[in-house]
This record gives sequence, structure tokens and C-alpha cells, in this order.
Amino acid sequence: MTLDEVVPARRGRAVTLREVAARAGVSIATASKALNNRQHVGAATRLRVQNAAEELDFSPNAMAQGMVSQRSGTVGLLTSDLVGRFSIPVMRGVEDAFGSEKMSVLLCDARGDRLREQHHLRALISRRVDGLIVVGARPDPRHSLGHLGVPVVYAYAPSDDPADMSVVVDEQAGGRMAVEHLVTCGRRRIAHITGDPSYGASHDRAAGALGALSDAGLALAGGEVMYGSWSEAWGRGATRLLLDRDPDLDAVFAGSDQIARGVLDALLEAGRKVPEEVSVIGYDNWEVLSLDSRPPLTTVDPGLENLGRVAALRLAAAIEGREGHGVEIQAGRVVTRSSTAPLH
Amino acid sequence: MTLDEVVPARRGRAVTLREVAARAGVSIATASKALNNRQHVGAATRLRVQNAAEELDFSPNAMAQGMVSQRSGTVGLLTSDLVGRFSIPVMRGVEDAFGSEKMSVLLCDARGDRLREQHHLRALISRRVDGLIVVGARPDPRHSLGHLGVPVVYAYAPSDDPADMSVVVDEQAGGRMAVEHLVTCGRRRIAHITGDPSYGASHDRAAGALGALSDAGLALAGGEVMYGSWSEAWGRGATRLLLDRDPDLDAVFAGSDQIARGVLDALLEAGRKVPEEVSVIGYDNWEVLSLDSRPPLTTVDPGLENLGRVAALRLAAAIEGREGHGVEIQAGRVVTRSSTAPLH
DNA sequence: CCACGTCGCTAAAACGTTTTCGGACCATAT
DNA sequence: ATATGGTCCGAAAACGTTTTAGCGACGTGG
Repeated sequence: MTLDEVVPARRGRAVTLREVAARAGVSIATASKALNNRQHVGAATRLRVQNAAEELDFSPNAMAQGMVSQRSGTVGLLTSDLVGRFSIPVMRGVEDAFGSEKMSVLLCDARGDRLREQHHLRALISRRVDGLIVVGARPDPRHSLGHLGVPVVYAYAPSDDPADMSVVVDEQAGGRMAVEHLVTCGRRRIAHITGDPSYGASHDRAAGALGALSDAGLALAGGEVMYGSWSEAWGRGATRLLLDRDPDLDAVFAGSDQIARGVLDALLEAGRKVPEEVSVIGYDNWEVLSLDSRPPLTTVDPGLENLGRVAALRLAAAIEGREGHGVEIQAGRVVTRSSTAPLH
Repeated sequence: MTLDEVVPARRGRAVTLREVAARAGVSIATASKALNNRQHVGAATRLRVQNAAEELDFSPNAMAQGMVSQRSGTVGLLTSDLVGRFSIPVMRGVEDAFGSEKMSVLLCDARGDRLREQHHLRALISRRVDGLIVVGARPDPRHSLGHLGVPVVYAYAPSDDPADMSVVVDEQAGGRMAVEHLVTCGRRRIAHITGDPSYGASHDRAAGALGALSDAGLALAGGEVMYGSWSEAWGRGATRLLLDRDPDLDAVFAGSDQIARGVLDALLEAGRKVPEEVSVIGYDNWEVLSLDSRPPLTTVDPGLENLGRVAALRLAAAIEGREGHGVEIQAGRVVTRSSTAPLH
């Protein structure tokens, strides 16, 4: 009996390997091997199967494949990031690293809600994701998800459990690089205006900045790090304060591009030329803010896309059994535009 | 023979229904029915199964479920949007509409590359997504994907094939609302600075604005719509030009929030008070730009999240057999902040 | 002529569920 | 005693694929 008689008319359903095999006049097993470039198939037969598959527009059912391989070919990306500021670059890094050839990304937005997070987690586990990347909304450590039965990599926000694997940006190095760049520009009276002091990153960046400053034998202009909020308004206000307190300041390191925008505006208003009299460097390289400011903003790019790539690489390794753990730190780089320049 | 002897020690693999059944001392069939709240299961038995599942931390294999139900419980979100400006709100709308209870989202970023798009498409088809939402990078019509065997809804950018189903924002109504708001504020000399003229949306918004203007018996200040680019720099330059050409202008409708920022800056520099002397309204409600400007920006919110919700609703309907077609238009709304105010 | 490999192919098992069908059992009515 | 009906439960098929084991046929060296 040939398979032909067994195959009923399909009503709207996808083409199956059985139908391909029937059309090529071979068994399902042979068809499978032919299409997957396995050996033990004659050249002529293979060609016949490939043609049949082509003609029927065959597309293998990934669920069925997943059943036998015990791999879903899927990773979960669990984010708490409301606006997607950080998750999108990470997501692109993930796609690049996995080649998106055999790995698809299941994206879930927990929106900072722990319940929703649990919910998504259950769904991902049920889908048998091969691995999971957890992207935090802010760089501070977050609670560990614990043992889930699949590898997990935390990106941007590290897990609070050192047994987990985390990949984060080096905030301290970022702060250091920013100030070093200003020092290289010949600046001597450098101030630091930054954001919410409840963010660990604020302090890390400040520590890096202070370190670079003391390495250069300089003191912080304004006397102290100016903590506030991640907003342009704070950048403006703090700058006015600073100008009062320390009129001969020649550079400002802003803790974010939003703050830097405020700094720029206040400086412009006070009649200080940027970058000639005062140089300004931001943090984040959020292009909608940094590209089109007056002047375009020199800023520290935290390298989120790279972060995503590294996270994906670590996840891929863990999936193949080479599990890692601990916090891996990735440095960013300074993107030089026109808001900083050598003195004179 | 009990099932106990059949169940081998599992090495790292997920708990299976067979194990739950064994622990509860029932057959797999009964266990399935018990957990899915099907009838024909005794109350005591059901409880025993539920407890067993709980104790073993059982999570049903979605792939296996998908095999029998012929549904993957998955929708694809195919985006071409580089920065995720539009896709993220849409994605949230999708999650909301589907409740994320039984539907997960497979996110793919084609990055404007047609080849990559084809590639992702194949992957999604192979995963047997129940439906597909295609989000464009700009509001202009895009090429149809054709017939894929699953329902497709185009969001933001409509398909060029009227047989497809598209959901887009009503750009013309947006332009109209913006000007109507300015007219309500008592403004009489209203100009319109907008972006790239190769965007259909530029012209749609302008048409809406012009319509509202003529309804109010007003002429466009500056004489013509000022097309340029979607940037702050263009907003600044165009404003200076405009101020020269028509010094007694009392309102500007900017085609994007970025442009509006430039307008605001140029106005400030020219010594014009906003909103008292000149009112400014933007478009997009991109909060990082609109919330923290001086003053905070009144702007047209295109309602992307709602767009995503509607797209998801239409997709859900199509999945259940109620297919639609044609272009559905969703209106946004004006978000009033401080950059517009009644005259006097 | 026999032993032995190799090649090309197929049947069947396995993956983890849901669902259909029928059987066992019990109570009640005839 | 037999029929009737209802309630619980289990065996088995089905979903679409990969993989393993095995079967002929053919060639090759003894």
C-alpha cells in the first residue's frame, strides 16, 4: 500500500512531511533525512524530496520538532523596562548573537509588576524556553528568580544571588571615562550633576568620576556631587546653582543625557559658550536627545547592544551546558560630538 | 501493573503528566481531565491529581498541547521599527488585548531589511503562529506579505493590498485636532512646521490642519506649510525663518515633538513668551521630549497603545474565523500641557 | 559459493498532551 | 432476576517530526 491512499484532503491545515513523502514516493523517514541533509539517502531521492517540499511549500512544524529534540528553539526575554529604552538594544543584541536562525525570542513585558512577572514566567516555562534573559528597568540588583530548570542570564540589572549569571555595564568605568575625557580636553574645574541618589548607578558613576579626578590631582568643582532626578529640569536648576557657586567652572559631567540637555540649556541662557568656555558630557547616548542638541552632545555610550550580545552569548553557552555565574561587567565608550573640545 | 514501575528516574527533564498521574495513582487521561477542569472525574480524584501536580511543580508542555490542539498559542509581532518607538506601545496593547493568559508574543525585528523579514517570516510560519501583526517603521503603506495561511493585521503602516486588514492612526484628524485646539485658544495666526515631505503622514497632518484652518476662516501664517526634516534643528531654523516672514504669529503646530522642541528653543531665543505670546503644539507625545521641555509640551497623542490593542482585537477575531479587511482608522487625542493657553 | 560490508530505504517508537470510546461499577426501576 | 441509566475511570489514537533498528539488494574478497 502506498502512502497516497492514506493522505486525506487537508482542510486548510499546513502541509505535513507525510504529504511531501507521499508526493516524492518515499517514506516519511526518508523524507525527513533528505530534507535535513542526513546521510543514507540517495542523491536522486533527495532531489525528488526537496522538489516535492518546494512544490508544496512545506514548512516543518517547529512544535513537533521540539517534541522530539526536547528543545523549543526559543528564548524568553523578560523585561521590566517600561519604555523599552534598554530592552530594545538588548533584544537586538540577542537576535544577532543567536543569528535568529534557529532561535526565536519570546518577549514579555512585566511592567514592574511582580505578579505579572510570575505570570509570564509560568507561560515561558510552559513553552519550554531553552533559556531566559531578564532585563531590569534600572541598573540596581534585582531579586533572583531562583532555580527555574532553564539557564537564566540577568542583563543590565544583576541578580542579587551571586550564583546567578549577570551581565551589567561598568558604571564606574563610565564615570571615569567621562572625566578622563574632560581632563584630556584640558579642563580643570569639572562639576558632576547627576540623577536620583537612590540609584546605585548614580553613586557608581560618581565614584568613577571622583577617582579620575583625584588621579588627575583635581578637586570637584562645586565641592560636591549634585544628586537630583533624571530630568532636564534638574539639569537646568543644578547648573544655575553651580554657576552661582563656582563661576569659573569649565566642564560638567552630566549623569544622563536628559540632565545634559538641561545643563546645555542653562549654560546657553547664562551666556556661556559650549564647548569653548564650558564642555559638557552626558551619559546614555540616547540619540533622540544627544544627536540634535545645541551643540550635539558628547556622551558615554553604555553599549547596551553589546550587553545584549554578551548576555545572549553567555546564555547560549549555558544552554550547551557550560553554565557560568557571577557578575560580568561590560565597559562602554565615549562618543565624541561637539559639546566637548580642548581648551583654547 | 501500576504506572509507577514504568516511570524511570528523569534526568533533568521537566515533570510530565505521566508522573503526575503516577503519583496520584490514576491514568494519564484522568490526570489530564482533572487538571483541565473537565467533567467525568470524581471530586476526590481531582483533588488528588491537583495536589500531585502542585507537589511536583508540574507545568504542561505547551508544544505537546499545541500539537493536539493545532494551535501554538503564539502570535508573531514583526516590526521594521529601528528604535522601537512605535512597536513597544503596540506590543503592550497586544499583550493587554490577549490578556497574555494563553497567548505569547514572538517579537522579530526586521530592521528594514527585506531579506531579514523573509527570514523571520519563515521562522514564524514554522512555529505555527496563530496570527501575525506587522508594525511598520513609518505610517506610509508597505508591501503586502500576501497570503501566509495565517491571519495578518498590519498596524501603523497599512498594507498596500486592500484585501489585507490594516489598523492605522488618523493622521488627518490629528492635524485637524491640533489646529482646532489652537483656534479654541483664540489663536489667529497659526503656522505649521513639519517634517520630511516624503512621508505621507506629513501631508495628511497638513491637510487636516489646513482643513481646520479654513473651517475657522483663517489663513496659514507664513503662507505655506514648512516641510523639512523630523529634527530639532529644522524646528529651530524654520521658526527663525517664520518669525522673519510673519512677526505677529501667535501659534505654531509642529509636525513632531522633536520639531516642537526646536520651535520652543527658537521662540525662547527670540524673546517670545510661550504660551502667552505664541502657543506651540507638537505631535507624537514622545514623553522624553514633551514632558520636560520649557514649558511642557501640549501635543497630539496618536494613541499607539490603543492602536496595538485594536490590532490585537482584530487579529483575535480573525483567528476565530471572523476575518476583516480594509484599513481601519484610529483617532488620537490632544494632550494639553503648558505650551498652549488661551490668548489673554 | 559463502561471508561480509555498504547503501538505500522503511517500519516503528518516541516526544507529551487531549480526546474519544468503551468498560466497570453501582443504584434504581421493571 | 434483568434491564436502564449514570458516574468514574482507563486504553488507545492522534498531532508531526526525528531517530533507531532492521531489511533487502548489491558488490567484493575469500
